[in-house]
Amino acid sequence: MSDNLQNNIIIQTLQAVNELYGAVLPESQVFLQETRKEFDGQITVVVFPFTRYSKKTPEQTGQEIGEYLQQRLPQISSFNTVKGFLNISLNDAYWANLLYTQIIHKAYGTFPTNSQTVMVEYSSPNTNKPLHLGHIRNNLLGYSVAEILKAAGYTVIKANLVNDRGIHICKSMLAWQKFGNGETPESTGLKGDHLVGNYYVIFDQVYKEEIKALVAAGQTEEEAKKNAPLIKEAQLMLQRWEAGDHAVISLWKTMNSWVYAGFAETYRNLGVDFDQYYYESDTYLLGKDIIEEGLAKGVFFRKPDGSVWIDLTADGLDEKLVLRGDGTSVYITQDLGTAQHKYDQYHMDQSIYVVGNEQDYHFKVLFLILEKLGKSWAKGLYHLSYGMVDLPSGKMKSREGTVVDADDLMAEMTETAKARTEELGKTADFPEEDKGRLYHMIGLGALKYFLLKVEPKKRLLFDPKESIDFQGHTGPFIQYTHARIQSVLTKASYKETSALKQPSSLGITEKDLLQALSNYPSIVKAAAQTYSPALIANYVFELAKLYNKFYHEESILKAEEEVTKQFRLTLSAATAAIIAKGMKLLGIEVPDRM
RNA sequence: GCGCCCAUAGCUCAGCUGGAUAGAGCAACGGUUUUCUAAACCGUCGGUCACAGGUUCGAAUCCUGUUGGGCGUACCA
Repeated sequence: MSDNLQNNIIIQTLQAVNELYGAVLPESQVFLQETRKEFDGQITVVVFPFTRYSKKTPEQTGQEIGEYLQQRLPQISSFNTVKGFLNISLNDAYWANLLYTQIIHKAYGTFPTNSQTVMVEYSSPNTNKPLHLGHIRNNLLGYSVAEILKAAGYTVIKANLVNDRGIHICKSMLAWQKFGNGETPESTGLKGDHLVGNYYVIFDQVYKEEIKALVAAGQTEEEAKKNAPLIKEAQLMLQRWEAGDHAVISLWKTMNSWVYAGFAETYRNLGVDFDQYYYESDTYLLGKDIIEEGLAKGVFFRKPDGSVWIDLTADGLDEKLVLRGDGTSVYITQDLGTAQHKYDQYHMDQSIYVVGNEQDYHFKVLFLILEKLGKSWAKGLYHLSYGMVDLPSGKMKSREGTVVDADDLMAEMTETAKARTEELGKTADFPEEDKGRLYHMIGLGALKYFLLKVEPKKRLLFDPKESIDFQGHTGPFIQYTHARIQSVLTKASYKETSALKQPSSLGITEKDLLQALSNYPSIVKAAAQTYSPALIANYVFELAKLYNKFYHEESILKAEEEVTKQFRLTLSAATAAIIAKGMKLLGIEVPDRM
């Protein structure tokens, strides 16, 4: 339903309550909802709140308000009252008109610019290992939220803060140096990020053996972890890196370049991109001036050993270290500095961090500190926290090799899509080059939809033994619906310029479909407000389901009348367009044939 | 210990600011194709919304407590 009519119903209902029962109520007292399927009508006014003023039964009250509304709103064709629910039916002309004047437009569901800028930081990988399923969830969420915000009228900057330095990076470097025998992506044929990741695993294996040996020699586990030669060597390498040692820097650059080439391929396959890269090797020293600022403002305090802290106990949190005793940064020091840096650069109204829920506490502290420092922009910061992706066996751990690799998974999904499609004989007449594209589209559609249909904050269970579905509540189901519509439109040689006339009557499913289409803009708005791709995902599924029902019930090409046929074609085209738009917000492409 | 998050059908999930008899998909069972793509459609089966109180005309939804699970609580990131 259009916002316009919705507002009218609310206003008229309030007037009715005023004129009939002498009560002046705020708009918040009028509750509109979609009429449930088992009753006649499309829109329902909940009349319970008015009965205390009407001093009549809910049925009588509904009846009186219904009559009042019908007299004043020509779009209302009829109404009925069940218990305290006033169910309103809107006439066919209203729905057809809505389709022709609004839904069909290209910009439908895309809001004009609100002149606000928002940064969405996502992905933020470590450069010591390849991406896994957890990262896929992060990337898809970030990309999708960015697209949704664009549709809602924001100017969006997609940012990627690459974690390219630190002890974990040195671990891969050291292991390669010691055990790599000069291996390169070229010499091994391995993707760069996988090659480097292998050495991260090797480091951990050797390190563990050393620990075991030291423990056998009488050291405690804790001592052994500190004293193992390999970890000491890695720490030394980090110091040399920080000192700008040529050999270390050169190795670091080489290995990182391998990883970046690998990531670029993964990102391309996944269909995500970025407007702004930040590298931790550039930003890790930021934040020290903020420490000074905080000390000067009395927000921070220094302990006798020189370390700097903030006391957040009054806010129900702890005392938090913000600078080490030796003057070096901790994680939050960098994040404070980077936040300021980003703001200085873009002056954005909002900044969203797509990061797993294991860091909930960190971001709570980070935002609170910036607020206490008096940063006006701190209120625009938001941690889009999402649940971990777990396997039936528990957490994924890179070092132990219990991860679902991103590249492998995408390849498997594409392969499954291919097998499934060929089994159904759908692509027998496809040109060879189109097949590959289609299989990739469907495979990734299944994967992306699977991950995005779940509310971000909920944790996700992925069972590699149970392959992701292609039927039912899935991406391919929605893609199929789109292809089906395109097929009909092609057969009818449908042109958008077809004369738009009022059909003699509309079926219930047609009206349901129109109502669903009419909800799209408010879904986009809600998804933007709550940063929830899941809202879009579930909406598009409902829409596709409704369309399939309609497709089954009514013949389009063989409609009784030409006007009806044109109307149904227009309705179909509009549905296809919304499906495509909605899926695009999820980063999922839809095919014209499948 | 303290803090945050989660709990809805056998499984995976929806359920908007409280509103009608809690909905989908999968799985199981049955039906639909000489007609626009059967990756579809229709039907059957399946729920004490973790538990106990409270607020309300009305609670899966809000509040409190309990239980179960996850995460965090580092001079790691």
